[in-house]
Amino acid sequence: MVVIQSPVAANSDAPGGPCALCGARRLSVCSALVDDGLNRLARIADDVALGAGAALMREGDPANHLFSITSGAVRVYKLLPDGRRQIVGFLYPGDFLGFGAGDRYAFSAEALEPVTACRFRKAEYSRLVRELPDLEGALLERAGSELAAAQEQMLLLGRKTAQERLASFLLDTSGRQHRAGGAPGRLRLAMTRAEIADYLGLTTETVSRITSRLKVSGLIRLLSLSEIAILRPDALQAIARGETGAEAAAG
Amino acid sequence: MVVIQSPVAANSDAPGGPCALCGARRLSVCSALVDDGLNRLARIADDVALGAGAALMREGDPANHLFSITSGAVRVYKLLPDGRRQIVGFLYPGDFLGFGAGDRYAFSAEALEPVTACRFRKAEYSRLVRELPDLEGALLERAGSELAAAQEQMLLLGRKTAQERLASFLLDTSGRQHRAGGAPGRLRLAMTRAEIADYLGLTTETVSRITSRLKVSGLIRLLSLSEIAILRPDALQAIARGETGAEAAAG
DNA sequence: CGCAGCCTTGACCATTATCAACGCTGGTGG
DNA sequence: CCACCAGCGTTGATAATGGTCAAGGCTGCG
Repeated sequence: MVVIQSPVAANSDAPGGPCALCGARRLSVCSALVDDGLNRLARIADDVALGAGAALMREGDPANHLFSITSGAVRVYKLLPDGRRQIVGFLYPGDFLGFGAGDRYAFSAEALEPVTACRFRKAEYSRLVRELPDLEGALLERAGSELAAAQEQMLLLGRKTAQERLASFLLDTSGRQHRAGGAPGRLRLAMTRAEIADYLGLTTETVSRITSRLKVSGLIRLLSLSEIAILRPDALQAIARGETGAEAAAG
Repeated sequence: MVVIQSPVAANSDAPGGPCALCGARRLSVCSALVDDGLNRLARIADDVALGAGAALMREGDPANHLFSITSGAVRVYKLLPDGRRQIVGFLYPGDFLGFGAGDRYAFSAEALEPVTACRFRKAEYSRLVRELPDLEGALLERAGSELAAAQEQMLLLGRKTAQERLASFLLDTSGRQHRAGGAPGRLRLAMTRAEIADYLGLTTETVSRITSRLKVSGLIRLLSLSEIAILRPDALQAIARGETGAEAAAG
């Protein structure tokens, strides 16, 4: 059975933002479902807390749940039999995971750092849709933008150079964090170089080399291993878009 | 205003299968909407016919329509400013195009060969959803499987070798055509080598070379430039999945 | 303070891209 | 009906981007 209040849910000052699913009904946090007296809803959702490295799901598992990340960051990836890994996305608070996945998950997902998430039982999906009539439309919209992002990533993986890939990644991550309330022109990397490499279809060494090159060229600055300042967003954009001649600027 | 019956719609023996959208209401072909007396529906959809190379939409255009392909094949792609192209998908009868795209299309789409499609006005989307209550769920399910396919393609583009990419493509295309009623172990390529290359993140030359290698190794056979027989599906699968040692089998 | 894991840098190598030439094929017009 | 031509496909030679292998340097935690 579903745990209605996990330790995290009970802790009202737990880190993290609103659950994007519950948010469709103007509730701020999943744990608020119980306080709100909406017991029908509370019964089908529970909050979960995961330590760094813990798995939310594994490729091939029965797709029983739908997740909404409320804090932390998650890596979603696929593996080849020999161990080659492709990270298909990094998820942050507000992102969904697991919808429309058929009856088995087609990917694995693990916490990059401590994560809290709101978890829904898919078996209760029809009930959930009844409770939240806007849900389906919201999910569809979300799926559409995920699909657009996936297509952008295909362009990156299929046709961009290593430098263009890294520039795209830095701008994308920085923009996302800015929209989430972070300082503009700044970004914090929740993942290792190896994970960035597996996301961009490169190796750790190449990610490291290109980072150095961008640093030496004065386009970025490393505040720490995991914090980067973007000094020339315009130049970085030109590279990321693959504009002819942009390479020269980063020589 | 929307044309209720285009020449194609009026031609009841036009090529092509059912429209997947209308199909949600158990109507066999879009043109049947009118015959069925469902005028409210008929007003928001029309059939279109396109010659080879004609554009269904261009990246950046206002996203006013939603398409359901009923015959022919379509290439969907994104471009970089210097002309590099990534084909993000090939569409066949039964596939959707344009849903959840925001207010502007994020990709271009062109007919690979003569195409017929059922076109819906997105402005009438809410009305369409009222008429077809199952539509949203069906679209969501479709979006989910598209997303899974996109992730599989990211794995291909980011981590597979040229030979693994081509093997994956051949099996995928063959499987799809088999499910659509074609002969098993056979496929017909509606696209050029350059288009396959732009789909797999390779060049024409590499596609051509690998095709030759697979042919010489006895895994496939070229019946014509655009028709291929798969002689050893097992071996091709092993390569496509990236199984260690599978390379050897293809010399 | 030391150690383990991650990151960086360097030297070399391999896969695939690029550049180039040639061949096939299907359509067209004489 | 045949010959030509344009476009596509194949093959070869060479080059370059990024991968591999290896060594050393941070850095943050115990």
